[in-house]
Amino acid sequence: MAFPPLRELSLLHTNICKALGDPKRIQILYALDEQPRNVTSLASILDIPQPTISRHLAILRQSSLVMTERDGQMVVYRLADRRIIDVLDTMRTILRDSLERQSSALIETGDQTPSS
Amino acid sequence: MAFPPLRELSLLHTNICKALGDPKRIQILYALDEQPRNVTSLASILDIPQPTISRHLAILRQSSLVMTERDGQMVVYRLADRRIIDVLDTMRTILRDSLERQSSALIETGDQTPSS
DNA sequence: CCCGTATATGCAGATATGCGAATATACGAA
DNA sequence: TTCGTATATTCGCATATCTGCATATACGGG
Repeated sequence: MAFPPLRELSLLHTNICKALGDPKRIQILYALDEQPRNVTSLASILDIPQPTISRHLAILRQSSLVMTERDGQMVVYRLADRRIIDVLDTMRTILRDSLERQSSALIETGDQTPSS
Repeated sequence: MAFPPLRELSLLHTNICKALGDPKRIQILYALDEQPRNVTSLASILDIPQPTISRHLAILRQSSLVMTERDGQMVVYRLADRRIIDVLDTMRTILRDSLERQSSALIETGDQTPSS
């Protein structure tokens, strides 16, 4: 122990990481990055039942990744910190690069396929 | 659909995000960021049984977050892409900021009573 | 070849997670 | 208050995940 700030910190991380553990929640985050939306809007846009959306939003709220604001009878959700999108984008880059590396390793050619 | 690159991409993300879903795997990543290590070393340093370490490493390997290299009878693991640490650090920052915001919101006067 | 170290894996059980369906709660309008 | 819309929550179940234990496999040394 004592390398980096582990232990308790990594447990806390899980609060965020676990929230990213479901693809639907990632979809929700990207949808909210576009613009704040209410539950019904998210449900219809993502084609996911409202109770399911609500449950995922509850998890994202517990992780403080989203914030809410009442507007009449609807509850508008928005990202609490847009940096979470940077995080997701970086992970996508890591994933893409790793896939490229794998495929080019299979082909054995020393070139890198240009991404369109 | 049609906002950001969702659907299939978010499923792929899960490959990475799921790998971060366990605190022990996060510990492992930070330990490997310090320096490449073999299984036994990780097990002793993190005080986690060897089979458990081995299984977590298998998951991290499937996600291409770590790479292996044989050195005699031991298998040395190292990070495949150090940017995963940047991702984790950013998440820690997000988490820390959010906690700060919450605590100060409790103390300061300019708060809005949410519900109840 | 046999043995000891290092690593991976099979199995079974406990725990957690996600979901559908139904329902409860909050809010605005009349 | 009563109704209708919007959102949250409960229940039960199917599935996934993690772990300990034992064991299998890989490798080097003698």
